[in-house]
Amino acid sequence: MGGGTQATPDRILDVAEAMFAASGYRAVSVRAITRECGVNIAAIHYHFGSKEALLEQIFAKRSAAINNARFRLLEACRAAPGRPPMLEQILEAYLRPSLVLPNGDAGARRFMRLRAILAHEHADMSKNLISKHFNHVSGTFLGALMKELDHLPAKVVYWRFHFLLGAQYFTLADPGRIQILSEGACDPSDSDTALAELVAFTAAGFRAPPSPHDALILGNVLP
Amino acid sequence: MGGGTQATPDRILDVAEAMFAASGYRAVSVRAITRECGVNIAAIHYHFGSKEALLEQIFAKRSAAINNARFRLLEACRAAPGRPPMLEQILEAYLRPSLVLPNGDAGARRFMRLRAILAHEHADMSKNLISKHFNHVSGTFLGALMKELDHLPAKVVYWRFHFLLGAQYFTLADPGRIQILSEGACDPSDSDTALAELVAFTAAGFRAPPSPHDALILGNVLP
DNA sequence: AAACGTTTCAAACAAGTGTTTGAACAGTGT
DNA sequence: ACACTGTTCAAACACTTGTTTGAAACGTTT
Repeated sequence: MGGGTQATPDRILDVAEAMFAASGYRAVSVRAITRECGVNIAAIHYHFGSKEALLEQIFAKRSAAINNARFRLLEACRAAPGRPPMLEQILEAYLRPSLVLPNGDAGARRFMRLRAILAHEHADMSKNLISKHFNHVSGTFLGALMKELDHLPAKVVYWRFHFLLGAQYFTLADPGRIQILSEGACDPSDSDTALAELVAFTAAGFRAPPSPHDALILGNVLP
Repeated sequence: MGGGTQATPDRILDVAEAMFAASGYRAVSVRAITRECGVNIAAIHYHFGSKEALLEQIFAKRSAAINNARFRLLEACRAAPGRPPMLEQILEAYLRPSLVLPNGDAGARRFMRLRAILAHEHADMSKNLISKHFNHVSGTFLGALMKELDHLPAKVVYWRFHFLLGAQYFTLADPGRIQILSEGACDPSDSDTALAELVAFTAAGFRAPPSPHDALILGNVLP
């Protein structure tokens, strides 16, 4: 990996991932990708078979690396159980590999942004891809969280993990909303700050006592 | 509003909103919309001018209703300050109009899902639309939150509002992830539960003490 | 040098995109 | 009856989409 020249298929994978992450899957045509690579239009179909197969290759290549890092960090948590607080450790183990660039490579972050965009843009296609590549790691971390929060009903933990995913995706996709609202004070591409803030926020959210339905009070105000 | 027949432009607005919310903006063609409406292809350009202008009309029509409801609910909070806890009241005032169907109309929820999808699919276009229609209400609620959390640095409140937006969008867009992970136990289209869980989670997140950067501990574990 | 499988290329394919056009239609007021 | 308005329609516009094709160029091996 790194600089220099790379074989045509690898270069296509790289360029396509970058363009998909920047503009979405539908918006980027095979012509735009091959033009950017300086290769012929037919190259994508020769090397990968189709535009969709190219996307699947990107998923296969990236998700393994990210999930391996997550498992390694989760092991590191268990190796030092005395280091408080465990909930924050688990959350950081899950979030860090997707948010912070490994080895200065922008790859993982870029891919996770692509994943976030695809989840919204192409729901049916991405549902299969994400299930295939992320069900295992998500299930493992859900188990770890439930063990740590065994006083909570499983349903509540699922909901809170769902909110965690939403906050993570929104940070990775970075639609620019927080920059506008904070007038530039906050920037999701500041990975270290984003990670620290997200861990603190979600840890507190997971620790919240389970709320009964009738805790909502404004329901009868609207006409 | 309601059942029965409606004028052609209104019907186009309605059908287009539903189709955009279901599949995204790019994926739905003007031909598909007009076919679904049973009108001629030229109808969209005659009544609205362009496909993009149609989208803007949808935004203009919906955002006013949602934001009015939010302001009304925020006023209701202030009218009864003794009713604890105020933070949950503010959050519910912000979230309820987007999550729970008003008057049994699926409209607001559908539109907010469209907004969530558009934010990811068509970042540049939606940034302007969302700024135009939602900066005011977001700013007002940010102010209310900061007043309630005046012990926190403004930056931290911005970050946490950003996470709130992410969790909200993810719930509205409903990419199906939580159903898979929870094996059907949780469903974002169960609005009341989603609202109650989201308010409880984010309220706890906002109440978290500000975390120093060095609270992260796993940074040196990765190779 | 000849033959090989692999890779690249320009060109075309069929289908779909947003948009425009000019004629036909409806309804109302004079 | 006519003219004037707002609306609908089939057809075409110029363009882009993903994909396929068959010939040319390549580097190896025999």
